[in-house]
Amino acid sequence: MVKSHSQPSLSGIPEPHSESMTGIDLPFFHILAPASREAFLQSVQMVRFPRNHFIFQPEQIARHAYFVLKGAIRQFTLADGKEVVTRLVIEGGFSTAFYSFISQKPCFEYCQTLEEVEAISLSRREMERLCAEHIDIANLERKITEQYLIQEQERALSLQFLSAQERYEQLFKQDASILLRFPLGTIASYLGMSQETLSRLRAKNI
Amino acid sequence: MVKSHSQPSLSGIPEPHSESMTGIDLPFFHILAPASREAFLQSVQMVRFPRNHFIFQPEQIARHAYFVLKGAIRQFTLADGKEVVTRLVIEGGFSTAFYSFISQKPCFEYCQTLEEVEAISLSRREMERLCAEHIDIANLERKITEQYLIQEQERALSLQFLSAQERYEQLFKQDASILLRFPLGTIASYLGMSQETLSRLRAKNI
DNA sequence: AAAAACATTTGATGTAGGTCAAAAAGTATG
DNA sequence: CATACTTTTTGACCTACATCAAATGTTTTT
Repeated sequence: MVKSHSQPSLSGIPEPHSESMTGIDLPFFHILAPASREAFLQSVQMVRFPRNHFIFQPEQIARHAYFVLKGAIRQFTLADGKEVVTRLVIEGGFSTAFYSFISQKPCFEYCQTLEEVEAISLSRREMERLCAEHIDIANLERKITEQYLIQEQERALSLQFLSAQERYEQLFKQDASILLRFPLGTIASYLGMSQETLSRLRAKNI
Repeated sequence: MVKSHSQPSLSGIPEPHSESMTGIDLPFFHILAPASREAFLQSVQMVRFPRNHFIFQPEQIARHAYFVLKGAIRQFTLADGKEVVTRLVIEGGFSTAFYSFISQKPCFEYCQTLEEVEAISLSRREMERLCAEHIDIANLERKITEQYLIQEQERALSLQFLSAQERYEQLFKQDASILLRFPLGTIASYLGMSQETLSRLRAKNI
C-alpha cells in the first residue's frame, strides 16, 4: 500500500468553499416537480476541490456523491502497490465510491482530483430523505442508477472479451474527450492494460 | 452469428403457464406497505419455462424482468461466433437483458434456461407504473438496481486486474453454488477465460 | 447396452500483452 | 535557461493464457 501522489490533502470533508445553490439549472432538473426541485436545491451544496485533492480514501465512508460541473477526477484502488483505475469522471458525470456510497461501508478506492473541481454535493443521508419524500426524485435516482448499471456492464463485457486494441478503439469512439483529459498511464490502467501497450497501440494507429 | 443450441423455443412471450400469485411471499416484500404489496401482486405473474428455452434473443426487446424462484439461466452474446457469457442466474436472482429492459431498445444477448425455470415476471411497463404510483416500490427498485450496479462493478474490476486463477478463486469463495449448477465451459466464459484454462486451474487446486 | 452426442481433460504449440530497463520528450522549478 | 522531475516511447525478453487437436469421461438416445 504505497501512496505515490504528491501532496494529497486528506480531509475528505468538503467544507471550505461551499456556496448557495440558488438559480442553478441541472440537466436532469426539468423532470422534477417544482416542490421536488426546491427540496433538492435545499439539500445540495456547491463544493470546490483543489487540484490533486483526495476526496475519498480507503477506510473512509463515501457519505457524498458529486455531480461534476468542472474539472476531472480519477478513482483507483491499490492492488499489490499498483494503481488500478476504476473510473474517470469529467464534467457531467457523477463521482463517488459507489460501493461505499450505496452500502455506507468503508470504501476501498481513492478518489482524486486531477484538476480543480467544481461539483454539486449530495449526501447519502439527504438523498435517502429526498427519495423517501419525493417520488419523482426516487425515480430520477433510479434512472441514474440504471444508466450507471448499463455503463458498468459494458465495461465488464469489454474487459471480458475485447483485445487491448479493441478496448482502446471503443473508448476512442465513445468518449474521445476522456483521452485528452487524463495522462496515458491512467487511461491504460482504466482500460486494463499496461502503459507501454497503450503507447504502442497509439503509435500504430497514428 | 451462428446458433449452436438444440431446439430453442423462440416465442419469448411467457404465456403458457402463467398462474395466479395470491399468497406468494417474496424476500423483499416486508419493506412494502400493504397497498403497494397488493398493487405489486396485481402486476406480476408466475411463469414457467421449459429446459433449454430462449427467453430472449438479440433484436428482441426485453419487456420483462424475471425473479427466479427455481431453475438456472445463462445469458450470453455471440462475438465472432463465440459465446460470451454475461450473467448466470439461479434461485433468488433477477434475469433480464438489463440494457434492453432499461432502455427498451433491442437487446444484444441471449437468455437461455438450462433447467426448467419458475419465475415471477414483471413487465417494464408495469414496473414504471408501479414506480410512478408507489414511492416505496420506486425505492425498492432503486435499491435492487444499486445492488446490481455494485455487482457489475466488482465483475469489471476482477476482469480488469485479477489473474484467471484469482478470478476462479473469487467466484469459488463468493458463490460456490454457481459452480455446481453450470457446465464448466459456461463458467469459464463467464470468468473471461477458456474452458481449458479453467479445467487446468481446477485440476491444480484439486 | 451400443451408439451418438456432449463435456471435460490433457498435451503441444503460439501469441498478446506483461515486465524491465533505458532513451526521449515534455513540463515544471529555482 | 538550466536542472530536475514526470510522462511517454522504444526495445528486448518473458509468461499467462489462448488455440488446436486428440484422448477420456459422461450423459442421452435408440
